[in-house]
Amino acid sequence: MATFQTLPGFREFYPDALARRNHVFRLWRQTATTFGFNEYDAPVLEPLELYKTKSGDEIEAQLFSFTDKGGREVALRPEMTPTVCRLVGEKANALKRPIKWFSIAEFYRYERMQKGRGRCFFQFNADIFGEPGIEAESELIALLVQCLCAFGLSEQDFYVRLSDRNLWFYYLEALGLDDARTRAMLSAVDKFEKSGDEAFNSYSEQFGPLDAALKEKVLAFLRVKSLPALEAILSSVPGEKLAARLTDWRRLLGNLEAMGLARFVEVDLAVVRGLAYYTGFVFEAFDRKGELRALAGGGRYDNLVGKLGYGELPAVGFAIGDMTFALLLEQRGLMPTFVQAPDIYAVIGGAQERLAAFGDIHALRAAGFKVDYPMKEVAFGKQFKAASESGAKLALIYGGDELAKGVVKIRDLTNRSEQEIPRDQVLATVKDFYSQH
RNA sequence: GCGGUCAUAGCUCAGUUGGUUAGAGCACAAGAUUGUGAAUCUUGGGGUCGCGGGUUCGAGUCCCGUUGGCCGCCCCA
Repeated sequence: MATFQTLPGFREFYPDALARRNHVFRLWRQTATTFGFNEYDAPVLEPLELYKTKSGDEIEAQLFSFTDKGGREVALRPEMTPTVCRLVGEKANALKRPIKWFSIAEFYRYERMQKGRGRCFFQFNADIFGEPGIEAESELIALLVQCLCAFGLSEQDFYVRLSDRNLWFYYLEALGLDDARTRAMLSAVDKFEKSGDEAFNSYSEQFGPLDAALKEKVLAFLRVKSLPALEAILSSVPGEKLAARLTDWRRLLGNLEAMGLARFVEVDLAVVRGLAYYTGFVFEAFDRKGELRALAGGGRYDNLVGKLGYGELPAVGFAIGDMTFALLLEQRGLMPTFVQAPDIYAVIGGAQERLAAFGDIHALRAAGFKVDYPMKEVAFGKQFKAASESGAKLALIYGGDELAKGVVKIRDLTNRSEQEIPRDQVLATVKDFYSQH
């Protein structure tokens, strides 16, 4: 007998798992809507070139890509950013600013599986286009925080690390590094948290031994964890760009504090995010215990829309992945268990009674009640047990005795009380019951 | 792509130095019980022991390979 396995890294959602997934999506969608973001969707399959243009040729190794029957090189989308840039870029002149959009979509990456990472996963993506100032960052970081708080998570559970690639560029420039050295140094900064001093090996190989004074200045900057610390370290470094950038920082943190979100946000220049396309503030959300992969990540990417061939358009965005997020909710006991319970379970005597019951069952369903009944003729005892286990609050009993009298027995399964009601009163009685329960 | 580790029923797991027809609990289903939800009892379905090869009189058990899961590395848009 042939057996078919699920493709490695792919997920199947049985009803209980789908209920949890829907719960997460529902709250994300609701939260984004309260922030005034509009939902969009787009194709799962895109031209391979879209991702090569954005991320370089090496990206293909990480993609589910193939040649379609028309000879087109295509790939399953590994992320939403290039797609949303295209959508916005195509109609940029016609869209009201600021453009605040979000999506909840599935993505595919040809990677090795690990905890919190599969070959397919869902992301909540939110982006703001057309706003060059820190107002966009304020809005998105606030949305990110609320997307997690909506589930009952607090500043005890997660935090957002805020950093700034511009600050690093200006700082390293002030220290005398050219563009190539700056990029190599940022790569080292990105790795430093995990690898320690080894992170600088690649830099040393390219540009010779690392000057001890320079390294110390980089490490000092990397260790900045607060605005006062940042102000202190920059007070001895001249430069108009740094001063202006510091003003942006003060305004951004001021906005977040005014929203009551300061307790979620930590200045942390050790975060630079490897992606070359980020151009300013970058941020990542982590669980406080540090046990899980990043919950979310994002930042400003002012050049990407232009790079894809459209007019220049400033942009900021972030994404939350569903897998790590679900792990966190489960760890904290914040993932509810869902039961698909009917409102009413019909208990049916025999073939005649069944036909009589069908009329009421359909009328109740048409009125919006969830109604279930046994498909086969089974003993009353079994039916009451099934009614109880179904989670329904009410049972409607269609027995020979009742129908002979022109009534239906209605049983409150929560307190086991019963009453007989005329058959034409069933819908009204059920409505009355559920208006009070 | 690399390394470690694991794989027996839908789930959690037993399975002796290699030895008869591979077991238990839970879950599912039927019955005891054709008018009231618990509990109990009885019974049943469900396994090519992940797959393939090797050693052996004999392999769930030992060996090799392979696939898949988990953990770590690389990567993480």
